Amino acid sequence: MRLTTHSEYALLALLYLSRNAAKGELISLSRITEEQKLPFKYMEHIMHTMLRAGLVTSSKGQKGGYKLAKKPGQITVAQVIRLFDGPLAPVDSVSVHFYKPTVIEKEKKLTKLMKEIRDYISSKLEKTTLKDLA
Amino acid sequence: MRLTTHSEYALLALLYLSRNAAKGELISLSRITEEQKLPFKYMEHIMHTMLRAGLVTSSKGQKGGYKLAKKPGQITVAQVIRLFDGPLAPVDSVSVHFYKPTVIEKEKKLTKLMKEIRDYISSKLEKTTLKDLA
DNA sequence: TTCTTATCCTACTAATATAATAGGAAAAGG
DNA sequence: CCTTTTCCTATTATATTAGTAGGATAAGAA
Repeated sequence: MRLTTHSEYALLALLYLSRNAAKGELISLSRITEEQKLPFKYMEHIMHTMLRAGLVTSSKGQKGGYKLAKKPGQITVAQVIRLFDGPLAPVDSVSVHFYKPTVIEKEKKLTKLMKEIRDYISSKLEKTTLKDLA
Repeated sequence: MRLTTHSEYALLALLYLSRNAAKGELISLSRITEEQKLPFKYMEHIMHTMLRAGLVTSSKGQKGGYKLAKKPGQITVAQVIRLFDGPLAPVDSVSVHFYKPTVIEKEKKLTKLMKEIRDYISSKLEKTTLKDLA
């Protein structure tokens, strides 16, 4: 697993929403990007991806913006990273959600090592929610 | 950490050398690539990188080839992966050997989570040697 | 000494991923 | 109906990944 700016920016935006969501209030993207100093146009894509994935909901127009689609305790770091950066596993051949064959598969002990790493990462990221981080 | 074919191929080659090195005998790259079905010309680069890094030694000409520069128990998986794919850490801002600032650094709990993952991966890969895998 | 076999080393290429920006359509509120 | 905001498509620049091509160089065999 290697994080790109997609996941990093997404997590920052989600944490901002988690903290500043006074009961269902919508927060505009410009507010998020100004306070966190993130590129607005780039963030539009990221928010859109999270919208389609059901992590946030949105409304257009004045007073429009975004809010979390679920409680912070129900959104895991794993969901976010899988959405933007794909597999948590170090190689595709040991990935549960994104399996693809690779050359190291015939090396049983090396594969086992990679699976142990995959298991550690996914259990850690699946049990950590926005609530834990905010 | 995400493995590319560089690290995967390198590890396969090193394991082949570990297994088939009858006391200091050199093994040609064509033998390695034929038996493991790896692209020869691509592997030349990989072997060259390992040569410069001191993981293998070589000799040219007939009867030439490669062999491990150290005992299998002294070459760790971490060395190989860092050489080809850089940081073991999931983000550069928590990397010990390849630190670079990133936007998530201000999020203390998220950073701590990433450091825990980094620590697990590096301790695992640093204590695993070719001897353990062969 | 010359031929063969291997590594050594530089250059090049094609495809994909990453990190954005540009510009306008659509909807909601004032 | 005007403004603000999301929605959505297209485009771009750079870097990374996964190779191939071709020749120089060294070592051993003939």
